[in-house]
Amino acid sequence: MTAFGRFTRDRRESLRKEDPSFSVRRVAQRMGIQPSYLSKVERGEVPPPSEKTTRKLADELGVDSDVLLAMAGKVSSDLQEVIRKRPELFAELIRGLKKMPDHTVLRLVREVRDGEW
Amino acid sequence: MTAFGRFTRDRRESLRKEDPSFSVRRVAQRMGIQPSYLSKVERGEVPPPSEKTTRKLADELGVDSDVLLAMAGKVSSDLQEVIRKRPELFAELIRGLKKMPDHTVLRLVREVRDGEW
DNA sequence: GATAACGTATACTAAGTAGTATACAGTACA
DNA sequence: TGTACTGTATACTACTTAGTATACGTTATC
Repeated sequence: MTAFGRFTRDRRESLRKEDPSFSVRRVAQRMGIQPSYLSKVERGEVPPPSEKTTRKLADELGVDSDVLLAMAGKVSSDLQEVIRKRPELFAELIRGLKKMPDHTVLRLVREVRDGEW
Repeated sequence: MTAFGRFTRDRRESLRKEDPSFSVRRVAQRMGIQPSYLSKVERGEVPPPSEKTTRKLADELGVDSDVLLAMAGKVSSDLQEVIRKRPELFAELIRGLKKMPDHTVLRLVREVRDGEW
């Protein structure tokens, strides 16, 4: 079983303990996909779904969609677009941060968010 | 004609003025692809090639591969991997920088590069 | 005026993506 | 003990990706 499948199944089963509407069938119906497909996704019988479907699943499971997309081996298309508009700048920034520890990256995130300019 | 096609054709033709080995056929041969395919790519008859082939073309044309990949509507897989390993951190950073002017992003790039920690 | 190199038209393909639709066997419960 | 809901097996499909292989008419050159 894949990491994506295991994670989503565990998460859904966990939610189901509190709320029986988190069955494969009911979740699939709310997402607008076939239950058989969701079942296959959770068991890793097929690769993770498209970005759109992965987002719906993240919403349903109450998890961060960037995280779930990452587990699906994808990067959100809106992030890709930001990078594609200034490829040299962002390529250097991201490669430069590759080996930096979390707290270092986090400091930059905060610098940007708190607008210290 | 697509932007990708126009750009790569112009660039190749420009190099060709100085060096006749930059014909469609010779470049395709050096890249290990069919000349007919390169021709179609340059005329926008088919979508831009894979990441691997786009990199070879960038090398051949002496252009930045991140830039050429961006024109192909792609983001380098090594950058995607960096983001996928810490999706929340990088998602927030990149979205935060989306509307920042170049010089602001550049300041960050330099901060990272010069290691002010 | 042959021949070598050119760009391109045409036809084809293998693999991957992203699912649908239906039917079936097991379980819960009333 | 029927019926309602469960998860899943099976079969199928339309579209996209990423090209190859061959042949054809045109230009350059020697």
